[in-house]
Amino acid sequence: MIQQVEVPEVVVLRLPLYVRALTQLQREGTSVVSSQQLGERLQMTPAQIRKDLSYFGRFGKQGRGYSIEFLLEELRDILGLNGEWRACLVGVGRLGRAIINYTGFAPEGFTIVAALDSSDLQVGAPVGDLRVQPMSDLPNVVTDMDVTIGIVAVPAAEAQTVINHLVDNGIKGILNYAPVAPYVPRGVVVRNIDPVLSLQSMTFYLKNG
Amino acid sequence: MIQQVEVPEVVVLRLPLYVRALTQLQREGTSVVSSQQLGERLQMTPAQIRKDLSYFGRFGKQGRGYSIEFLLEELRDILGLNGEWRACLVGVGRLGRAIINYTGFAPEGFTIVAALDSSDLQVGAPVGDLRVQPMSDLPNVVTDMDVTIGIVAVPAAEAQTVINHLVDNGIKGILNYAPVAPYVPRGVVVRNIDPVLSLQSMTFYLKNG
DNA sequence: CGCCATCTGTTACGCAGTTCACAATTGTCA
DNA sequence: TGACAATTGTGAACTGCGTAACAGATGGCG
Repeated sequence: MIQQVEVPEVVVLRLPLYVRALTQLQREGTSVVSSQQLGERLQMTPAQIRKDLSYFGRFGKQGRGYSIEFLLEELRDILGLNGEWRACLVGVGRLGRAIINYTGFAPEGFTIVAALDSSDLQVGAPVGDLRVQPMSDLPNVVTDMDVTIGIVAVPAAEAQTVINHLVDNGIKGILNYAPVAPYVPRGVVVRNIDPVLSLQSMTFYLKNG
Repeated sequence: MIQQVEVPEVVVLRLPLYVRALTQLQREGTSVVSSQQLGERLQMTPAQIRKDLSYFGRFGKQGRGYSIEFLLEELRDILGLNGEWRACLVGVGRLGRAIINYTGFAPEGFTIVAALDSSDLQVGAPVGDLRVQPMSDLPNVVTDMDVTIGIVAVPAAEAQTVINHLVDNGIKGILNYAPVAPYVPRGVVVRNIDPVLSLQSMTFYLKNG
């Protein structure tokens, strides 16, 4: 895809919000929406929504607004949300087990197809519908099962090692639940899930005004 | 605390990263660090670190760097991380149970002291060391147990209602795990934990370059 | 059929946050 | 003790994102 101007990352981060809001509107039976209306839902200015969308094309009709069905299809296409993304989980402790049993991923097209752990004690144990595999299976998991995303749920001390291992085996996206800021080479995308960091910045505002 | 200039939120969001990196350095036995060294750890420019810190005071020594022990104490104080923060959990489904059993909160001073659920089927059931309370207990939980943070782990459809309820009862901070962008009045701080959104923006980069 | 209300796409502008660059300070070592 | 190397704190310059504003397009309605 040709992107005349590089799309700011903040814009990309907002696109999924649009997808979610539009999906909800669609379920409510709406078929057309203006940037004004969408902005009210999402607590943002109509101008920002229009600007964001304009990075990717012209999806609206002047005087009318946006066809929800059409815009949704376009956004899902831009984000690559049509089709399935396959992930493997590393670390099947309490957190890992919770992630594998989390029902929010599958409906959005994200499937966890393998679970790995470095502990021999865990290997072979059942988690969800899967069985824990040793880390040495990683190359096969990536190639044979078409896995592109690694979900990291190991202790902080092991996280960087595991992430290196994932990257070395061709994983291109990492969803990291460990409380570390991992280093990855260019071309690998990391998203950190870190509730403790969220709380620690929240308290600044709770403490003061 | 007097803040001459309003501190940008992005700066506040970075402070916990500094706390974490400094804590790690301290455990490694280091006692002094320069903005240069810290920047290498965190993959950011030394100038940004110095600028961020300068919003709150002068913590370094020219020619030397920062005393880790001193800076840590200052940052923990700024963020309000000395002392305990008490939270209540709403929603004890699979996700809620995982949250309550998560061992990452307590060491950082965040304690979940109550678990609530709107379902009569859940009320009374044990979760972790707690027993599920009905939502009608919320006023008492907030006042008697000194709870300031609400952790929301209910289905998307119920999230806004629950959040309104929490806010009405005086909760000032909300850690929201539900896949919605909640509305809260000014003065209430929200942090959203939403792995699906993270994945959905990640795929944009996986799909393209 | 023409006018009007509506709403997009885009350009121009302003501001907030990041980076730069340097004066000032500190400790070290000859 | 004096010179030098290191490093902070900060004003200035820069950059990029958000907002405003408007020309242009669209459909409805009289």
